[in-house]
Amino acid sequence: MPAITLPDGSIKSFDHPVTGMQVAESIGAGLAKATLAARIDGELADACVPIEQDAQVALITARDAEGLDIIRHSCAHLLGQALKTLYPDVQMAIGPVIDDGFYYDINIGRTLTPEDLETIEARMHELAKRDHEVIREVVTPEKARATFEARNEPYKQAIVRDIPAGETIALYHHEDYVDMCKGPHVPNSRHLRHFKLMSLAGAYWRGDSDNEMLTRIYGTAWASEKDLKAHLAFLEEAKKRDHRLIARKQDLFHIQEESPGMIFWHDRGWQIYLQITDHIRGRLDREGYQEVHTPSLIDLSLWEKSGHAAKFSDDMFMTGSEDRQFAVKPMNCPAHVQIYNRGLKSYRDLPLRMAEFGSCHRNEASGTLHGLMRVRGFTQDDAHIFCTERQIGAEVAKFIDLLYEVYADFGFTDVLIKLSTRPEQRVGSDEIWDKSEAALQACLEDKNLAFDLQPGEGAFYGPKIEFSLRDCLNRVWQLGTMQLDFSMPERLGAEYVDENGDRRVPVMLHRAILGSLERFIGILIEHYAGSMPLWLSPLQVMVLNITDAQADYAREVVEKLRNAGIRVDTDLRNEKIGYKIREHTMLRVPYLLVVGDREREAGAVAVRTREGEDLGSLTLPEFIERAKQQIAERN
RNA sequence: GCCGGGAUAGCUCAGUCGGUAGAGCAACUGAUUCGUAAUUAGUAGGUCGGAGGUUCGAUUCCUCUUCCCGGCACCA
Repeated sequence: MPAITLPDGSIKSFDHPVTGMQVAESIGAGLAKATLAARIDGELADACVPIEQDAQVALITARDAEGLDIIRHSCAHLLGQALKTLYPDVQMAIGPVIDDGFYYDINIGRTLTPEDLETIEARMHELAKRDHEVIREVVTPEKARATFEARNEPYKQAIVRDIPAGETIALYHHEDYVDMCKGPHVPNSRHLRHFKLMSLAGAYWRGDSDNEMLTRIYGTAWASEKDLKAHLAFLEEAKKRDHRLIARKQDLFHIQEESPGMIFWHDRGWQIYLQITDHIRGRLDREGYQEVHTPSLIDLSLWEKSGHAAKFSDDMFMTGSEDRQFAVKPMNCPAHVQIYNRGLKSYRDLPLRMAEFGSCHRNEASGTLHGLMRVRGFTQDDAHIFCTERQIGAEVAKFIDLLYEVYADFGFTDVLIKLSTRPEQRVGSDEIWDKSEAALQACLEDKNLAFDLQPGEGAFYGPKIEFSLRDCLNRVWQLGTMQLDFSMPERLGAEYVDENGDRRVPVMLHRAILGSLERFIGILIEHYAGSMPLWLSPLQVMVLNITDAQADYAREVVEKLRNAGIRVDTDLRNEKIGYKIREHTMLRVPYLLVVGDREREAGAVAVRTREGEDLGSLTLPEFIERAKQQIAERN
């Protein structure tokens, strides 16, 4: 006799067990038609699951976030169904929901082409249009295993073996196709209409590179055709923002075959780089950091002492000279300890904050390289804070404040935090790890910052807090880091003399705000779609003459702007003004100053922005004032 | 590194079922001196990523290789 309490508080009593679908039908045919699943006392369940006891029930439709996930999950099954009709021998592995869609990993024993993808997608649409019921069947582990053995599905059998005893196992039948899933799934294939197969990729079985590689098919699925179209349009927009494309158009940098993963910065790109480092330098000054610079080549023995060689020697560039082996610096910390170690330090010297725009090289696997985002040669806005244990809390807090401030300076406010704890391969005792992890966690809690825990993801020498940004396309980028290290100072012999005259080992905080300058610039380019804020724009102003008659006046304007500290150039070509405006607008130069006879007579400039806004005629001092203020405000 | 795809003019791309390539934009030269997103005419530009093989002949077919793209694994 279940009494069903609905989200609006109303109660419906039944004299027999009911399913979520029956509850929906009792409310209305429209709702029943839209119902994908039910939430029963907080748990998602298929619409066909009987409810025997009194329960809180909410019906899930495509309007709910959960409903969309269900559609995506069922689309993965639909993909499986289509694949099986086209390639009966295909073996199915896993088909989960991801952001915006789903994928399925399969072993198909042949190469799929993009054309195959079209065929498969067409078959999916055919199958979905049959409006077939999706039938859920609860089975024993034996039945599940037997089913997948009979169907020659070794991956599914392996998954069944890993399901803990006592857990419900459900098979889902889509006509002849059988998949196994926790569910819930849509009750009928008519809910699956707005999807598209996106791409093919390789993926290791169980995410382990020692396992065989499967074929992964990615798809996207939505509740409506409008949502699907919007998503595809969003992807188009993201493509236009690709920093590699914009960099080529704006002549910022290039990469060439002779030095894969390393950046040739052109004048314009380097201007951006310099503006960023200048800005950071100012902040570091204020925060009491000292800036240092250390060598790129250091004898391998130091990396052996630090522990880097043991874990990363394959990823370090090496070079030999006179029977000695040198490693190209993959990070700066051991070098900073060398500076720290010059001269005995007192507790009075701590905290000692040592910063470097450290040029590092790592021999990243070839398949990982990606524009500025993943490179082999990069520069970190790195610093190491040597301090006592008691100073950790204050230093971490001070750093977090600085980091938020700097992110805001660049226009980012959405920061995500993760705390990564001890990995399997590590140095240092468990007590030290306990202490370090607790210290970092306490800092975050003191500041009331929400964070996700990532067990096992810490650096080999210590736990870390990772700071990520969400950009205007909702993508997340990891940039900043704060790593607590009790081990390396000891390994490299760092010491200080405490109040009692005893020698102690300092704690070392590894920290970066932007991470890699290269990557950060890539993120900026994409975030701003190439329209850098005025203070970062390599070229801030372009002066355009209408005819040769104003060429001298244009040069005069440029000189005055340049003296005012503004990055400016002229375009005096014999082209129509519309042509020049179009060109520099597309290059995203923030201000175009048009000078014709009228402006020359008045000592003025006609100001136009790259957004196409006409600010009218300003006197030169007025314009300089405006620009300087905007630069100071960094917007 | 692994799986799949790709590499043709500075850029974007077409093309050759094997007979050494073409467009638009950019560049250059000339004419035009023009008021807020493309004035016009002409010229030049490529050992078709690299090496080897098959062939009378390879940019095209095959092998190897480098790099790039999309993922996966990795990321001190």
